[in-house]
Amino acid sequence: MEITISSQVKDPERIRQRRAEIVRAAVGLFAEKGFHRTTTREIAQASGLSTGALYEYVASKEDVLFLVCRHIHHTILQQLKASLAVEGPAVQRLRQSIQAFIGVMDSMQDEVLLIYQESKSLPSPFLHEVLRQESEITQVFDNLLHEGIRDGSLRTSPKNVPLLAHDIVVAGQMWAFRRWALNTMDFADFAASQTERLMEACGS
Amino acid sequence: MEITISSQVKDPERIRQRRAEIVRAAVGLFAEKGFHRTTTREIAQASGLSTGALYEYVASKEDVLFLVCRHIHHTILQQLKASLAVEGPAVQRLRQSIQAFIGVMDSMQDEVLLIYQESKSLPSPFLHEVLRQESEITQVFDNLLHEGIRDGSLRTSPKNVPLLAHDIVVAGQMWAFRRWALNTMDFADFAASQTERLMEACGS
DNA sequence: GAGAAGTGACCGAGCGCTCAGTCAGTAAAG
DNA sequence: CTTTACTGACTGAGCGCTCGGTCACTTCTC
Repeated sequence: MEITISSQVKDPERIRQRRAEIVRAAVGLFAEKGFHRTTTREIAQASGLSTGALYEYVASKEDVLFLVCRHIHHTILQQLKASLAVEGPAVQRLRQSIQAFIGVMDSMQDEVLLIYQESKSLPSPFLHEVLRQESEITQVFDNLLHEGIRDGSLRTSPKNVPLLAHDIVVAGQMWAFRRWALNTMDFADFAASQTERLMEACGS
Repeated sequence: MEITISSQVKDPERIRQRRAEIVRAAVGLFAEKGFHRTTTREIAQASGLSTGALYEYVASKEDVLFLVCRHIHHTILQQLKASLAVEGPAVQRLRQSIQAFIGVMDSMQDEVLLIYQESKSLPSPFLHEVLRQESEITQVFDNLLHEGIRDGSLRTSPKNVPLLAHDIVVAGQMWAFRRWALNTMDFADFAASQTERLMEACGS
């Protein structure tokens, strides 16, 4: 069910490396100018390829956007899941994950904004895959919340869990998509305040 | 300091009517296909004008986007401020406004999404004006919170107020920009849950 | 009141240009 | 020699915006 982007090039390792370069270049360009104002020539040049060579690794400009979005979500999810590898009651691991997540949002502001603003330009199957990945992030918190209710460390009803999970994700992401208004605020303050507020909302 | 869009047409009332048509048409098109995939021909046709006539009322495609964004914010602010015209302690008016705001977000899902996804395409002075309008919305809640602290109906510190105001706005807007994930949920449930959670966070 | 002159909103073909994607040819590797 | 990766000039569709022209309506002239 994993979507694969076809390539003219045979060597899988070469594909992996070149596409990593393409994604790295495209993230910068898309974040700066947006998807539509970025040309395929610019992407090619910034990844050290010619126009033609770029099209050996992707079939369309939309493919590039999809690779970018997938990479971003993959990175976020990887870092988020790493933060789960601690012992203790669910409430403690929840706090840990919220802090970790907000930290990731801080380090990936451009990327988060990019997904909010440009994912609409993805062809439908790509968009669905990207939204599925986004759900995976929410699901991490969903699971933690249910665990906390089960082990008694969180006092809230299971029927609140789905929305609470979304609230956590959005509370973290807003540091990225509302930085134009929040940049008067210190990041450490933001992270601490949001974490406390969310933990309380979760019944900690 | 209000930004004015110049027009070749002399009659101000005619400008008002035609631009209202242009905005109405453009909101639909931008929401459906996005700013960049919508052509000026489509905007003209959907507003009952020819390509040339459209350019009697705006100087560029970006002008249309700005008129659209300004109109959306104006509508939101108007409805939000209408909800303030009640008596009682601040805590009660806060609850009223939060509920009203979430209701507006529900009725303007496409429009809210549009601003999130397309405002990036605005030329800098237009973007600043749009962000200023967005701040005005946050400011409504900011003021209410301060009032509530002053009259003793809210138990929270003034230093939390700015972030709380943003949390309220974002908690409402997420109904629009995450509907792909939230549409399994009943709107009434969403509105009730978010209102309770936010009121508690505000120290009610 | 009839005709002439002027006004301003509107029309839409088309200009100038951009840009995603192609393909004939080159280079390198084995 | 064959295969694979790469090159970059080229194509053609599409788009924002323009501009010469039209026409309904108003104002002026006698």
